[in-house]
Amino acid sequence: MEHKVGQEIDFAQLSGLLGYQLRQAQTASFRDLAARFRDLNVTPGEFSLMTIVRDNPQIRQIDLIQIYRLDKSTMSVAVSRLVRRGLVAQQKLPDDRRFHGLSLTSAGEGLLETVTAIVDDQERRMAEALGEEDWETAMEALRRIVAALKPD
Amino acid sequence: MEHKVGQEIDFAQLSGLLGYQLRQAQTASFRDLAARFRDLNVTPGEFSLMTIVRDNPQIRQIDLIQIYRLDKSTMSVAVSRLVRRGLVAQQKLPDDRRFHGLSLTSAGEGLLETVTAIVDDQERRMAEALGEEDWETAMEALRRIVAALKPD
DNA sequence: TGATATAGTTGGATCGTCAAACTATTTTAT
DNA sequence: ATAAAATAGTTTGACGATCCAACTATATCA
Repeated sequence: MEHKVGQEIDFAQLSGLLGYQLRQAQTASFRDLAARFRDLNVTPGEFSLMTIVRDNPQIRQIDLIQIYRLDKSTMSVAVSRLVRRGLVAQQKLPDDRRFHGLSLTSAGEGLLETVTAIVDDQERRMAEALGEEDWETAMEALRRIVAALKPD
Repeated sequence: MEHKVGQEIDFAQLSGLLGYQLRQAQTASFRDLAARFRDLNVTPGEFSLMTIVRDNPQIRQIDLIQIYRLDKSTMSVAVSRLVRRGLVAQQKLPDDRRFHGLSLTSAGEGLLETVTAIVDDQERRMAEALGEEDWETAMEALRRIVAALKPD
């Protein structure tokens, strides 16, 4: 027996909300990446973390939590997972042994290369769907949203 | 002792990615809402779920999982939480007792009104930050991203 | 030197997510 | 008409992401 409800969902209230479309687009991006990353056993968040570590050797967790606005315990656990898998190394900084300088291992660098190719492919598909002008507008709009909602 | 790393993080690789800006904007929106919702004991995802239920009385979980592309177990748990808190009611449909028609209770409707006001305020702040023209462009861009990344 | 501040870890809680195994109900095929 | 297959939903188990509070280790300040 066919139920008709499935064809006539009323989205009117939600689909006009920027926040809703933002979430739909972001989860679409995440799910697409997660599916393509599956065999690599890495998450989109880990890609981003590893990229920052690669580009900022000896970066400290305290810097990362300011970037991502996460609790230090959240970052500690995320970093530990990467360390446990041999992708990131932690080293106490000699001038202040409270800090742990982070760096990618060569395994981490290798994995990041593979993952970056997948990310770049998704970026290419999104850019194609938007066209250059709207891509620029969208990038700027997203930055302005972040700035408008920043606490303090 | 001042560490300089905090002031000179190299974001170059990430900040040019649409997916990254998308995530930054979405988490900014979520965090802003989560903070303002805190005392109401409700999450942004629950707002969205309750809105769809309000606008589609007797909607079934199977319809919701097609909308959100979630596993049925995820939806079952999310709905159960709302039911347990007395915000949503489940009723077996007489014509096919496998289906549970969902509806908002009056407590659910009351809460949703309060929450909607908070959401609308965030929408207003974002719209102000973008201006009408860029708001339109951004909305359309987000819809095209979803379409471009849809699986199948 | 003792108090305070800072970086990071650990443990406990909740949410979001999936997959697999299950129950209840309905439809289909023999 | 009944057995098999399909469908809606629940339960359980796993993991990632997130927070908060309590803790350890290290450094600074008074």
